[in-house]
Amino acid sequence: MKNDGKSLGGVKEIAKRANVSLATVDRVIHNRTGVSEKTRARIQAIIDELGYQPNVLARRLALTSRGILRLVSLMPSLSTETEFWQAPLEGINRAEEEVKQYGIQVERLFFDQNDQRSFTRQVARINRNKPDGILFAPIFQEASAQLIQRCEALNLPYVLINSDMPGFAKACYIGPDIFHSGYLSAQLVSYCVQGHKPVLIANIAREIENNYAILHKEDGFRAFFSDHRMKHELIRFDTTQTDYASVRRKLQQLFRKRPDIGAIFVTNSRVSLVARCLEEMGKKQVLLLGHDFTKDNVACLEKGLIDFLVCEKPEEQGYRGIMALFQKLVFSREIDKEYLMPIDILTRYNYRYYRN
Amino acid sequence: MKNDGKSLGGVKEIAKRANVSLATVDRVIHNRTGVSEKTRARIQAIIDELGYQPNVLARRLALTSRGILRLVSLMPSLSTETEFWQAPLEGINRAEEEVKQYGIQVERLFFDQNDQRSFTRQVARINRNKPDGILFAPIFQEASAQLIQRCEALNLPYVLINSDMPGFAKACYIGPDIFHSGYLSAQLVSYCVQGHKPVLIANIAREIENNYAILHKEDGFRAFFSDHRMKHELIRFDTTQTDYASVRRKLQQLFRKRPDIGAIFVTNSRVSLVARCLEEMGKKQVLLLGHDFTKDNVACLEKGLIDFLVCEKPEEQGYRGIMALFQKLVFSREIDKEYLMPIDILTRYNYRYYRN
DNA sequence: CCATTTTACGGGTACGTACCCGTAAAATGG
DNA sequence: CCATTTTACGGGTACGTACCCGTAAAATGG
Repeated sequence: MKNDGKSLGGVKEIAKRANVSLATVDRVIHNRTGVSEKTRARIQAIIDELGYQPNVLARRLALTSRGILRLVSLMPSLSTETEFWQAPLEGINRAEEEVKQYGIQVERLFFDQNDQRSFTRQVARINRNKPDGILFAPIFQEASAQLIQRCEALNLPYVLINSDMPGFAKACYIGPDIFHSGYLSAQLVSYCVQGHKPVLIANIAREIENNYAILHKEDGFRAFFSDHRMKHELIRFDTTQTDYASVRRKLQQLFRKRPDIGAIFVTNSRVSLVARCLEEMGKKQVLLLGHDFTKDNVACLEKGLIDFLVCEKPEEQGYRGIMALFQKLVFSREIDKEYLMPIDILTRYNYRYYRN
Repeated sequence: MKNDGKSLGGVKEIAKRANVSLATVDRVIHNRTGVSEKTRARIQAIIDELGYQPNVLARRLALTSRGILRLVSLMPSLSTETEFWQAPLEGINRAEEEVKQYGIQVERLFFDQNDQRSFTRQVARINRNKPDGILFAPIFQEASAQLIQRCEALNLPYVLINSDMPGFAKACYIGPDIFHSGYLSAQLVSYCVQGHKPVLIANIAREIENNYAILHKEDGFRAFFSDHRMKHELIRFDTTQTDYASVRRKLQQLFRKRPDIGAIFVTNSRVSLVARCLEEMGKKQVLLLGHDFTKDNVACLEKGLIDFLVCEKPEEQGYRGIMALFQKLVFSREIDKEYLMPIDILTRYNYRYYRN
């Protein structure tokens, strides 16, 4: 069962072999001054020979006395309309639970997705608070660019989640390859839609024209159809009125003109709105797919009103974002420039095993 | 940046408030004897009040002096034919990498998937070695049942991965819901196959009749078709000769009789064999789906010869299995009776983001 | 009522690392 | 050549927990 006290050869072992104190070994390990070149070489040789790896546990424990590190997260506030953001928040909660033992705190800040000024206000607050690391969702491009530049200037680690910033190669991004997410949705449509019926691309959001995530996803979707020389007509359906009544009215109008639509791709999480419309309109045979594992969407998937949901683990995005900052700050482990999430396909029969 | 030494209130704080020594607090925390009821209650009240959570770091660190814990993994040996098992092994490697700091070792044992005696030989070896925990793949039912019973008798923690054991509710299982994995594949076929063409269920394995995973998956697949009153004819195709030449010969025979087959579902990872056959036979329009993220399969997916791969994160199964044993042994955290893996759908356009 | 056992605690050390604070010995300055 | 600075190290303590080994005080036995 137990191994008799075979000392695993930590700093102590090195010190004994080199005939020096722990402190001297410590100086060598941390490249601190105060060791003669001769001694340093001797100790380094022993370190290499033993293949010494510092004990993570002990290191963290010793560091807890150093003080508390403060992280900040900045993402859209939750509402019934934007339930999606619940998931990243839960990921952040889970991560904080794991790292709070090590003296890490996370302050959660929120902004209104439809109000750029609320975002900049929170950024100003961050500038005052001076945290040790930042995780944020770059919904507003210009303001996000400024925040990134500020982080760079202050040498403050930061992570983007959910959507990246085109033209910011330096930024660390955790989230999907948005273009190929759209591309994949198109593939599913091409497999499942009968004949050459027209396909609807539905953008349902308060802000569309400046919405990089939506536009880029649509690009990917269209790219599949042109790359594969598909003959389906692609119809764009935009609405900036995101209440159910408006969506339904507009959709009914469209279906009167184009009753032959074979599939609808909703470019964000508002797909359950469309599902309800189709149900009321008795158009259940239309293939419907969209994004995100929200409660409403899953209910529609379960009922068979939605055929496919494409998801990119938003909970894990939040979790990984915080963990990356933690690793960076505590262990100086560089953050990956890009961590692309899997693009998961959910149907009525596998969603129950999914972990968002 | 730093928080001035606000002591987080560990055992020391409790001891101070209760006016006892650390040792007494320790006795209360570990439900050890040697504390009067009065003192115990007083200390417990303080523990509750402070919401004391033991510091994981310090706990593990203190426990390293206890000695080394030995885990054993038992799974099929790797071969070009069973590349699948590479993934769980990598998961085990990754887990060991994480826990070896805490004095955990994993001994990896292998058996021949086609030879039950090789399995029992390894079990005998385990019985001699007396490890502290076991992770294994219950390929052979009777022998696995015996191993489970032995573990129960010795009160030895164990975890099954990849496929569960029908009738062993007590066993801790990490892997897919095999029945619904088959069910989901059927759903994909129903979406994608044109008209009412017949569908082939291909079992390609040395041993089929006693292969619970294959049979149960087939059950799930068939269940979808009968639950949804699908009109497709389901044709079963079994071959216990798993070399390419045999598979091809048999498949050609079948296609001569039934040239109208619209889809093929391969119930295990041998789907790339079928892909090659279809390619040579010029039957690229047949929908092909199967299991597992092996190199050959992914290459065929990339080329468009395979339409869908259904995967259940075997790497993560190995990883989680070891971590569960670790948590159980070091922190007495009970192992979940059942941890069902997600059932992931991979196509040509999302596989590159997948983490097996 | 005294000897022995049991109860109920305290002291101390260890796990492996980080870092503060000393201080001889060597180097430097005038 | 002596005073001061720098170099090169050692001693010690802390992080929070686990557990071994003591020992007064209380309980028990005859």
